Amino acid sequence: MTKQVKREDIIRAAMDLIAAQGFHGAPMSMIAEKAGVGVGTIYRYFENRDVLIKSIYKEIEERLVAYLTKKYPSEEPVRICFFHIAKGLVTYFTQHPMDFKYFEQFHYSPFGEAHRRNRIFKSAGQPDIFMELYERGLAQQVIKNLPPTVFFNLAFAPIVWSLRDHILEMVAIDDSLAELLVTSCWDSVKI
Amino acid sequence: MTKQVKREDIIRAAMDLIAAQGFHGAPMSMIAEKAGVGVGTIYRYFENRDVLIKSIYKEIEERLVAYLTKKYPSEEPVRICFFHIAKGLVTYFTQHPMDFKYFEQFHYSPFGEAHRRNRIFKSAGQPDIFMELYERGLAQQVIKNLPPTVFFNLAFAPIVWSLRDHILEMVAIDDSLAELLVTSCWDSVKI
Amino acid sequence: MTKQVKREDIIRAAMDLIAAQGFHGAPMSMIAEKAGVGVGTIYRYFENRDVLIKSIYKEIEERLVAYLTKKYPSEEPVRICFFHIAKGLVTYFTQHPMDFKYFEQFHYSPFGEAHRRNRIFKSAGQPDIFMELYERGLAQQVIKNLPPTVFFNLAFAPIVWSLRDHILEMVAIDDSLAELLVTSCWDSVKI
Amino acid sequence: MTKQVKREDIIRAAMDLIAAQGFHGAPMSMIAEKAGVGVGTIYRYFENRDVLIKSIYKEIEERLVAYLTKKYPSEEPVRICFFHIAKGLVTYFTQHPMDFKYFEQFHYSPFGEAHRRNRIFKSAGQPDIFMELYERGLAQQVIKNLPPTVFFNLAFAPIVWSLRDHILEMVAIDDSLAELLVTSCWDSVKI
DNA sequence: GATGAATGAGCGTTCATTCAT
DNA sequence: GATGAATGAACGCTCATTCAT
Repeated sequence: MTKQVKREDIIRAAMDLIAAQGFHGAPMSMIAEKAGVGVGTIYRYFENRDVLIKSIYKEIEERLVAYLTKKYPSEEPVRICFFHIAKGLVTYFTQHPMDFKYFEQFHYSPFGEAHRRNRIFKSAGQPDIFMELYERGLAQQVIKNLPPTVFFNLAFAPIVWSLRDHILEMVAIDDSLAELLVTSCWDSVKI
Repeated sequence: MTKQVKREDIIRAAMDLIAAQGFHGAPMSMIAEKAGVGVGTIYRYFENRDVLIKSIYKEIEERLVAYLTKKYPSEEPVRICFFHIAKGLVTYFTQHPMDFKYFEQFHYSPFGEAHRRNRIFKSAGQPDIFMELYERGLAQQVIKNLPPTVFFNLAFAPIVWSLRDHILEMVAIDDSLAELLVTSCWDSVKI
Repeated sequence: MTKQVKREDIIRAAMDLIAAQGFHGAPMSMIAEKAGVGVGTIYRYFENRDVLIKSIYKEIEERLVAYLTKKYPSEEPVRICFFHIAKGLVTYFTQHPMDFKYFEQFHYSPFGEAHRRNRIFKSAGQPDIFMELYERGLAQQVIKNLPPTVFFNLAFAPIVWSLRDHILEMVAIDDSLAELLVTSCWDSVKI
Repeated sequence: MTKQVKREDIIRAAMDLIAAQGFHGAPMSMIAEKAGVGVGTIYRYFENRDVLIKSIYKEIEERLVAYLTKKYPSEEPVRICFFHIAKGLVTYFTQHPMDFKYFEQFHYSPFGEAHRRNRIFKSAGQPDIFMELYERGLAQQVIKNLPPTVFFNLAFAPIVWSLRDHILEMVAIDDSLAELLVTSCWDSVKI
């Protein structure tokens, strides 16, 4: 009980610090201080710094995938499914900007190197809704004949970049702009 | 003269090292060794490590902008101009993968934070072909009515991500795939 | 009762760990785990780590002295007594290699410093058979006129070193070699 | 020049500290302070702590072997050679007590583990006067038929232990006692 | 101007010890 | 009495930066 609370404190502190200042700006001592625990305490919950960092990533990933998977309209047409995911991304990360920033830091760091070969946002254990989407779209000839990688990039890169801009307050993504953004992404991959 | 040569040596060495191994894998001493100069010498050309890193970024950016600007068909329709830039990006970074990797390292690091507010790929002094493209497209009603930020993201984010995948050898972007990719980006922003 | 058992568990665990891996390889937490008790529990039986370590030493020492003293032929000639002790050492440590290894660890550590001034193997309370042997030998003029320290070193150092080699399997000390070794030690001190 | 001086300072500081207080009592920071250099400086001369510690050992060993080998009467009878070595050990370590203490610390530590399989005091590159002595003695039938290990222990263990006692001022080894000690060692191995 | 030896703040990590439960 | 989660001082080591040569 208390145990979980402390673990959460550490994760929260580390996440915020890393999201805000990058990995360099978040030494163990600072994480401990922000979490209100001793340095040694962190090592009771996480084997070492790398494990802590990867654990945070995994937690965020799980939350995100859970969010996107919930109410996923798998019976609906590809287009509907794509919109569900794309808008889900926008909604989720708009509401959890720290998660987004952490993701970014993680992904473009030595830590993310290992994950690079996996599709971004893909959860290990669960069915891969991204891949399913791609394959169904291809089979039904509703999306262009592109390698999966490129398909995903067209479909999601603009959204990710725009989310970053939104979070950095360089642009405000409201509902109508989100709609426009997601539609445009769809325009780029649909036949 | 010799001075410029030495400066170039340092930049080249630092860039290669950082592109290949990240900022962590490129301590000043290693850069000095690879550049064939003394550690102290680096400090004659660059005030400190941060300045060196930012200078490298600037140099790459200038080379890229020079490449894209050269033979820029400013008199041609927006679509043609867009294709020039988009394909130019693909060509340039395909030929200079180290530049790309450095860009990525830089962009997603504390160093990149300051640059985030500027448009990516935008050179300070020169006329901004990106912005000009956007404004002309808007005025002529050939592109959707989007904030410039989102326009750029739709237009170039998939290309940048795909370049990364290409450089990491997760997908091979040949001429025909490049054509398809760029066309798709255009599809997402055109009216 | 349970108390004594628990104390023994701790001593046993600590001894084995230290004998096998040295002081560095035996943190309190590991000792606790191996002993099947909580870390805090150790501190109920031993004031701190140093006390624990010294207690273990004392226990081993007592067991050894008890072994050597049992059936000690105090009425027999010096030579017989010496052989009893010397062979007893070989037998005891051959049968209890962990005790030997612990002794060695202890002796050549900061902990051993304090004990250095006492004769090795000398038990505090009991009559000192080593000293008695020395004094009788001297009085009867069967051993050379040497300071006690040097007498003991000549008499036992080769045995201790050879036991180490035996335990490290660099030499196999069987009965006949033990006989030869002990005889040689005697040769060095006898007149 | 200065370089060698600094290296010597570090070695001296580390040796004294380790000899006096053991490895635990000689953290890098303390060595640096005592040597009058920065911590980082140590790492210019020694790759890491282990290397430093082993280097010191090697230096002492070389000095000792050089001392023992110089004027070594290899043409003389085994007995003379033995006395040369044995008395050399006494003289050398009496004059260099820190070397002795360091040797002892080193030998009974995890660092010494690797050296354990080699004969103590045996230098890698040079001809092994110890082994030569043993083999010649055996061939000429002037020493008992013992395994080399046991021979060395009989011949030198009492000397080493007595040197320790001398250095700890538990006994004073003057020339005549040294003579007696060495003779006694010889008595234990000679036929 | 050029050098690289020297520096020490700062890092990740360990572990003896405490104390609330 | 027994526990083990929590602590933080202390460790070995790195590397950006300086400055005497």
